[in-house]
Amino acid sequence: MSLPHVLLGLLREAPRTGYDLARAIDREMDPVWSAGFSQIYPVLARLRRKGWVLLRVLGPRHGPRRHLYRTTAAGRRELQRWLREAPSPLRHNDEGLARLAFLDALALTERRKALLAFEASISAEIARLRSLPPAGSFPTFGRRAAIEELEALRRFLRAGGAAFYPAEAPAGRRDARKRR
Amino acid sequence: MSLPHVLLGLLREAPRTGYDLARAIDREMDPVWSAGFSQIYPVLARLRRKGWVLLRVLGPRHGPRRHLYRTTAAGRRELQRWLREAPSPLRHNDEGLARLAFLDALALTERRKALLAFEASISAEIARLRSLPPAGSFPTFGRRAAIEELEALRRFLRAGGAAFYPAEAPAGRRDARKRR
DNA sequence: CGGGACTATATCTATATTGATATAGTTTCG
DNA sequence: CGAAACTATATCAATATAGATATAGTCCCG
Repeated sequence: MSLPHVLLGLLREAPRTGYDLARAIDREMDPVWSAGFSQIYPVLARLRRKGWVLLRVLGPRHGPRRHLYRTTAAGRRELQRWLREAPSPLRHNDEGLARLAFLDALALTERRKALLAFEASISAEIARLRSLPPAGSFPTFGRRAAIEELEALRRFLRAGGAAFYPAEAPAGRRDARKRR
Repeated sequence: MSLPHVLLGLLREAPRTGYDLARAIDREMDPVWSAGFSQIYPVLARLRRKGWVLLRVLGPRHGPRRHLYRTTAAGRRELQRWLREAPSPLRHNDEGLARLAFLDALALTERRKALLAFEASISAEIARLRSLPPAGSFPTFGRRAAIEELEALRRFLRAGGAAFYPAEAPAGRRDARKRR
């Protein structure tokens, strides 16, 4: 969808090779974007045809020949146009949330176990993201936003979960002392 | 990815036609999942080959001939297997968050405007989701989770945004009286 | 010097997803 | 009655994404 713009963004400061870009996506864009070589190389060719990046071939100084890409003025303009653009619907299918919608197909015990497992996987992801080496301040801004979303989801599962699946205690019984 | 399981989930209570399923995804799964006919029909055929659903052709009682699908016992088992399954990484590319990561390519005024527009689009989406007619209690559970995520993102943009782009007031100046 | 890790480009397949189009009968409203 | 909206199945093309594979040179460690 907008991999072209992500590449333009990563190239905004310094020229990079395709391999470098793949690594940068892995390291700097971590939860926000991911893409493999098979997507990156064709997109770079497209960016070139559009005149948004320039390619310089480096002789095999060390390693195989390298293709170094840098943005053009038109490329930088395009990046800004994209950033200013009205944000579109931006919804995507979410397998985790879809599971929640059908959880009544499980018996109570199983349902409870599934919710706990979901919660645990979210916690693991949050911990992983927190332990990541910091990227630039703006990429980190995006990453933090993603963490906030995950934390909200975890809170919801913990609090709201109880309302949807009567756990050990039967529904309707409110015991104020039992708040652990 | 898991459209097959979403369809099994929607068929868990009552048999439906392909058209019906498309409508149900639109109405009941709203922010959590979306899919068009071109995905649904082939997947239904696949589910049939796997023995997870049965097809009954209804004569053109009213309208064209209808294909009514219902789950088999194997289909219900498969749905439960999926629900119990260890939740996988479940990350997807997020164009909105990606924009945040490159916001430094805009001048301060533009940057501020872009953040406000992003926030506004999130508010609009929250309002839309809140105004949706209620689905079953579990589908609503999934939808609520999605709303919680959006609200967390909005809070983050409002609070955290200020830290990243010094607005009118220079950074570092904390004025306790100005809390609206 | 050999093996393993790393840098690098590139292609192939499969699947997922979106959006458009074709066809056709039914219902509803004016 | 005619037009528009709705129910319904189905295919096509384009794009997006994931994952595997091929090739090949360099660097570093023991």
